Amino acid sequence: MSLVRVIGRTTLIGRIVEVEAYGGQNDPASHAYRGITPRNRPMFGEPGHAYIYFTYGNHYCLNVTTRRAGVAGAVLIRAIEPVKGLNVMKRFRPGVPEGQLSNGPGKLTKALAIDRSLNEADLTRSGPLYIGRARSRQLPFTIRRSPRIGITLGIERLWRFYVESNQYVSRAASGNRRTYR
DNA sequence: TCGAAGATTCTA
DNA sequence: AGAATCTTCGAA
Repeated sequence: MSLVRVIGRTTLIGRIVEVEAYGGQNDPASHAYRGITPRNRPMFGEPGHAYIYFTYGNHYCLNVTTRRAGVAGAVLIRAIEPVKGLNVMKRFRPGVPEGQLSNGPGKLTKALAIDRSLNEADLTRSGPLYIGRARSRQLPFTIRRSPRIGITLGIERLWRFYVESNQYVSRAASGNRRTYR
């Protein structure tokens, strides 16, 4: 799947190569673990919408809500492989080598100029930010899974999924594999 | 109201 | 390995 960012006449596209799943009160690593708060409210909303939060005083992270309204669930987009608009992404990430443009959740939001203004945006339809099927046919690839990164609880769950050997995955790890086409 | 922790990134 | 940086939320 592709993440598409439209800014005026400019369209930026990235192939999603790494994600993590987050649940609700059954998932101690989730923002929604202790119930609804002002920040995590989008996680309890309609599926297919953006949940964007600000963290560590510097970075925005983008999630897609996944469960029906009233049930918390989201997928964190952790990395994308730039497909279109590379030059613009570089402008948003001055001085950064190409391979590190979008290989992390905070990096990709900066490369695509994503911030709180897009919180709760509908990602299922054309707009400033949405997710679509890849335009061109993909070669077969292998998805691996591993524990989620940067959390202290819930590490026993293999809820991180990433494209094997892709340069833009934030970091490698071992896990089971399954091939998709 | 206060303070500790945080789904990170960058530098040394 | 440690700093930067500031919002968020639970506890008091």
